[in-house]
Amino acid sequence: MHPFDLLATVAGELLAERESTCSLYDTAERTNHVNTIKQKQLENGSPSKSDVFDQGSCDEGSFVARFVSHEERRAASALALVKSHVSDKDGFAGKSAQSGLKCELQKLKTTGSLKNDAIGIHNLEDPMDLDGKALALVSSDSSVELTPSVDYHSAHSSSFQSAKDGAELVVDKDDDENSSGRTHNCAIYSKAFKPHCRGESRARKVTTSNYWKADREAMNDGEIWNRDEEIKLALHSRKLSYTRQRTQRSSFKRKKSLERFSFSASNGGFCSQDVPDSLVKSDTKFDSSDQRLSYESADHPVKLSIKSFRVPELFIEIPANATVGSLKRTVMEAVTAVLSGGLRVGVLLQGKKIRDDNKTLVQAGISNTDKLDNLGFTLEPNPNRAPQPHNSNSREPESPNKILTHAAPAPDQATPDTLNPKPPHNTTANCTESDHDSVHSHTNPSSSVDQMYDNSKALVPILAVKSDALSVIPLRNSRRSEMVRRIRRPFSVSEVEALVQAVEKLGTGRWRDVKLRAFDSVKHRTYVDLKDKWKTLVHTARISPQQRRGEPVPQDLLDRVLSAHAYWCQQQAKSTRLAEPYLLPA
DNA sequence: GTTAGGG
DNA sequence: CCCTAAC
Repeated sequence: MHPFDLLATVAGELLAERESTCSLYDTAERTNHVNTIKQKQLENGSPSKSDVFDQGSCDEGSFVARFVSHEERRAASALALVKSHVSDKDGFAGKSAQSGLKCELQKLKTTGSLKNDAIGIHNLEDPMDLDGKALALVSSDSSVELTPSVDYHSAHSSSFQSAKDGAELVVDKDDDENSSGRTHNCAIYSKAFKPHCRGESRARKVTTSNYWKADREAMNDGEIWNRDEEIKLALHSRKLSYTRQRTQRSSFKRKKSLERFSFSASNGGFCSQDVPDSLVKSDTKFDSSDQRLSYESADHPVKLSIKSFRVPELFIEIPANATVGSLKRTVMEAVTAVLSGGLRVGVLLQGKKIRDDNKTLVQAGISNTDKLDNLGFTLEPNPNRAPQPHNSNSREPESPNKILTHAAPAPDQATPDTLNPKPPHNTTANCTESDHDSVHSHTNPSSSVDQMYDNSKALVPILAVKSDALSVIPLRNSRRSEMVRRIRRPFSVSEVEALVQAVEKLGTGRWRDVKLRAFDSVKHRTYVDLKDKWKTLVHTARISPQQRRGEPVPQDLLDRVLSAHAYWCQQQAKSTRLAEPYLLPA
């Protein structure tokens, strides 16, 4: 049996069963959400998106269907559900379901409401292998792509087994208030959807590394906070989760890992027969801007509690013979220097900045704490008033937004409320990445490299989300949220100088010693960093000046790099030869 | 924990 | 800078 036949067949039955209970779009409120999104996109001039899910361009191993009419949409929702249950081989996809429901598909076809040519189901692998394949539902007219990606490790056994029980397929209408609880039983899919790629990796468990790489790549593009946002659709289906991937990136390579977003539905099923035509037929695309919709908890109060702000690393310069009291004052001044310029609050959801102040929490996806990977707030110096931190050596100050920080608990000492206001002095205060023990004095005047850091300016607090008063629900403890990429700190010339000097002395194979010697008090330069920097220095020295980027490194320094590198490589070769004379080939 | 090298 | 194998 062709998979589509199977799916559509079962879909029909599901439709009949669920038609009366489906509630996704049956309220004006939810419709308004959709309209809001579309309006936003219209205002933002979001370009029309081509349908990339035409035949042959779908993700490998995925079923991609385009549903145009309402009937098709209905079928889509049912199909998605079916897809879930098909994986439960003993369950819903049993013979009776297959045989008894084929007529439903036929019905759709004969009524003309379901155009065969408008529906494509792709399974680029095994057409019959419904297990382990993602089902993509693509609405070509609204450009909404819903890709229930599959993490089979988590999705199958627990979530879908109960589907054998037909009653499970019936959706409660008034389930909103319990959606969070449902979510625990909801399958969370996490496969990235990758259109236009057939041969890429198969559905796989998205690992921490993958998420991390996504962030990294985004960061490398300098758009971690600006990359296109996904729309979060919290569909009312307890069984389904979708991953939506936008499709407009020119570079698939980046896209494949950059953009993944999964959301889980908790209640009800994806039914769209009630979406008004005016909405469905709209040319406005769903694709752009910082929109993330949640159709859940629209009327549910969102309780947030910020327990503490984590204060990033502050570099304090103070004489060693200063008193503790003066140290306290200096710290205070450092903080004050940052705060006095005025602060701005940024809201981060899953690492992405929500810029639209007019968006509702529901629209922003902050309405359901269960669905928050993490929510964070940043305190940023007001760009209009905040004095720029004194930083003579920083040539390209990091955007405050680039601080990517997550749920690491902040020490109590670091909370602002423990700081007593004192009259500010002319203290240089440069906030940097958090490091609890990082407030330190520079007692070593020769350590010139200590003074050149830290361009970042963001205070990143930790947010606790409360769903009930006093009961703090920890943010989802995903590996992803624990990953914090260090900010990029280009080496200054004086750092390079220090590095070259140390390597000249110690060689290229003792990076720990180099670190201890030249960067001991510079916490954010690890010996791996120094090794990497040396690597790039050698490379830089070998390329033409025209090809070099960033702050120019004096040629004499580069010359020293080359000579030192040559020397120490030679030494290394010598010692190797001495140690293993007989291993050398003739 | 360090080193070395690829990404 | 990140990641990881190898030590």
